[in-house]
Amino acid sequence: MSDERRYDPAAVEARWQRIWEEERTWEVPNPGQPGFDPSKPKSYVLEMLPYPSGEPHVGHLKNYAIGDAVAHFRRRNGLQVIHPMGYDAFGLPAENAAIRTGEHPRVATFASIDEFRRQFKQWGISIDWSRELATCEPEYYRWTQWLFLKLYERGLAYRAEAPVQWCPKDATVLANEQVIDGRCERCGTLVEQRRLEQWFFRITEYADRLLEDFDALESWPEHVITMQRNWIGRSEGAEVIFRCEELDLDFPVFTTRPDTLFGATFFVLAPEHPAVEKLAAGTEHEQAVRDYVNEAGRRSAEERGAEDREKTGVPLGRYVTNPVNGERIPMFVSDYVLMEYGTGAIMAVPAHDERDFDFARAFGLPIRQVVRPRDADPDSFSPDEPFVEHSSDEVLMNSGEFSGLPAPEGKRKIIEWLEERGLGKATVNYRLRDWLISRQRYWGCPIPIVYCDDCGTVPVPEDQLPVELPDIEDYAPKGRSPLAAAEDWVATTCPRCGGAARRETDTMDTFVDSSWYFLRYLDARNDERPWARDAVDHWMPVDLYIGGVEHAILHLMYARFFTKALQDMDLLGVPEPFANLFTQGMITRDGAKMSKSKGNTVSPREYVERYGADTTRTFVCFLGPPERGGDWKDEGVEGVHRFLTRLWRLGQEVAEREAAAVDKGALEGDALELVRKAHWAIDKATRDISQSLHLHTAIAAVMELVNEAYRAKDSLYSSPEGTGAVRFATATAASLIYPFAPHLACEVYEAIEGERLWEVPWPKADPDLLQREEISLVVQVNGKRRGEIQVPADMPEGELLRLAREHEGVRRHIDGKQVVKEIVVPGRLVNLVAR
RNA sequence: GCGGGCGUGGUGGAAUUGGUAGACACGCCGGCUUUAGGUGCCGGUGCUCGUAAGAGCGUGGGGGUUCAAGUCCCUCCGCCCGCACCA
Repeated sequence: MSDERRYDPAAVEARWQRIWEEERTWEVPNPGQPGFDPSKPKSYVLEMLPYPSGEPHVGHLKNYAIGDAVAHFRRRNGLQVIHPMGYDAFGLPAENAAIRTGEHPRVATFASIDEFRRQFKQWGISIDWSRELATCEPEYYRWTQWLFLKLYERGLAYRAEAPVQWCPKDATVLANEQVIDGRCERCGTLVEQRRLEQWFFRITEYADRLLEDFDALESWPEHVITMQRNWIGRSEGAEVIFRCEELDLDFPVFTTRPDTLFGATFFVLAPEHPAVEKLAAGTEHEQAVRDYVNEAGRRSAEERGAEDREKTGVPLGRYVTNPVNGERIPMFVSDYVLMEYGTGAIMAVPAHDERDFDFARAFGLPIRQVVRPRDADPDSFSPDEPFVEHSSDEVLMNSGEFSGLPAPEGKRKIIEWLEERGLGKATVNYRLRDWLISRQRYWGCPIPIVYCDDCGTVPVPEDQLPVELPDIEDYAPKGRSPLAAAEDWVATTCPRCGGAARRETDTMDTFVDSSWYFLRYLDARNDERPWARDAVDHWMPVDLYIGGVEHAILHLMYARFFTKALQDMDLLGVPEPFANLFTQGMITRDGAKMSKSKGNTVSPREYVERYGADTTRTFVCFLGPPERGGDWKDEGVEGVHRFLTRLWRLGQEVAEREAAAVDKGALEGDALELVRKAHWAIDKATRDISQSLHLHTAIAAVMELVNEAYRAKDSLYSSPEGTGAVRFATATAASLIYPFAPHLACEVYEAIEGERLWEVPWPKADPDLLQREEISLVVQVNGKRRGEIQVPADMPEGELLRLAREHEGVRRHIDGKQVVKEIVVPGRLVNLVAR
């Protein structure tokens, strides 16, 4: 084959990319703008925005290849698709590099952004670049600050002193969500507890709605919903007040088991509980308590929660009164009680709680059964393990007037009893904490707040936004924000009284930046408002959101919270940002996770340069079901490249041959079979892409079509009708592979049909050609396959059975036996049961 | 410990939801093309026995339901991911 006809991905891809760029093919107008077509239904296809660091990796490639396939598919199915791109550009990696090199984080960040953009364009991803944004640009973070002020106005942003998690390596506080097993989510360093005054977003106010609105989602992976549910950790129960008479102190506790109140035999406080010192003061246990609390403070969360750890603790020498029976029960301090959950104190019911049971065992405390199975004997029911069942099959015992009640009813009645006497009430408790957004770091969005000696905490007025991040000399954190050193910037005037004031020097968690970017895309150049309401009303919600599972809790929950808060402010009309979520699996190499330290990373750039973007993109989609991972193998890339090259050659061949138009009534033989195969592939690819996003089987269908065309082409080329069939098969294959390999597809299709594929509607399978006149039917005897018969598709059952019995392989197995049952599965098989 | 997912050839993975297990691809084997290597094209490739026709076995193990099970039920084993003293 001559050189000019050889498949040259670099040339083909450059050609189409230039056309798309020059013609701004993927830009879509907003309602009211020129060219907007109100007749087309919209579709918002979005992939999680990248953090630009160095250059894109295979995870990015997979993410955007999947999203782009969907975007292309939907466009050609008549939808108006918005498919934007941006950069999550504030963050620690750039800042840490700045500390080492002294170069402004902006420089490295924008260098990375340029590289990401360059490669995305080289991949041929169909992005509306007119909506591009970077969260570190003042034009963007101005509105992040504006949204902060809106939350502040509503009381959803507040400043409070609280025990917080401090990462000593990154020298900043972290949100609860960013601490995993007591370690910093980013760098793995053990976190420390500190008491600091910090800014929080009141996400807990939305806990119930974050749970309820899962119903409003069309399709989210069940496990992501479960993870968020667990994270929010809603539990219903009661707050019960235990009183320490000696010191005149009330100790509320949270319990999900008010039905077991009569079984409380002791009481435990967390070591961090503020009353511990006071309680122990002056008792014989004072020193022991102090030692225990100090030791607990030194222990990491990881150690504390270690599995199978023996329960430890010390008595306080004080007593509280159980409100339901007036019993005085002893108080203890133990680190199995967590200050962060509930009230930091618990009533201990060893008979019905695993942990309390262990503690009672270790300290020789009484264990009293108060719940038993309905039919168990009250006098002899004493299991040697905690009995934790509490359905209506269980009843209360040893519980005064409540004895004999079914557990759920007992629960209700005891709460009522407490409420009547002001000793407790029904409550709901959550594991979710408010979102701590302050960060003592430089490369983030400044918090638009000023502190004035006279006026206190004053929000920066909207017309003074953005509060721009100043340039500084030294980025190194020193336990306070590096911004604190920028004296000229910190010193300001109070917007309220005009007096001297100081700026807030912390910056926001970068998750704030990414909690609303999907809204800014919709009106990215608006310099009067964060977005115009009609633009957002038209495009929202995101119809398909694609990204990694690692964001199942953090980003996705924060973005949901923002959306709900914005809806409440009437800035937005939808309760949920992402109607459908697709989480892609991670790509491994030779079975192992890719990591820089192992040196087994794949650089998409190398493959794009060697095989072309089309091959590389198609390969990542062909790896396997996209929700699962996939293993990168160089041989696999070559396989896909071979396939695309075959399609290319087929295109060259049919383009230069004379072909007759396909007339489905006149087709026969191989030509008919090939055209049928094409329609089969249309049907299969369409279903796979639109229903299950099983892109790998859609690609496999196109491969089958191309293989079939290759097998048949040499004989078909002998007539114009046959050539027409090959030509149709080739054009169809190009059309179907377009979402994955758009450049090659366009080139091949143009050569054959003279049209631009993105302007050609997605093909429709002809139902007549999906039906076959003759089918092969499996014949079984006793469920074992004994042969196959070719029969007309509409052959009646009796005839089928007759043919089946005549089949030689069948006869061999039924001779001398009696057929006792005959099963015909239309279009599939015949099974004869012989005895 | 709790919750979720998964287990199919040498490998990645298919299987229209109870109806031909192994599509497609990699790898491997053979043939053709080529001066040769590579490329390309065609064919073969689950395992066992058999020259073959064919037969038996086969979807982590065991048991069950069914004319029929990768698919449904019970049970056991293994791997992965979340959560993990949350009262």
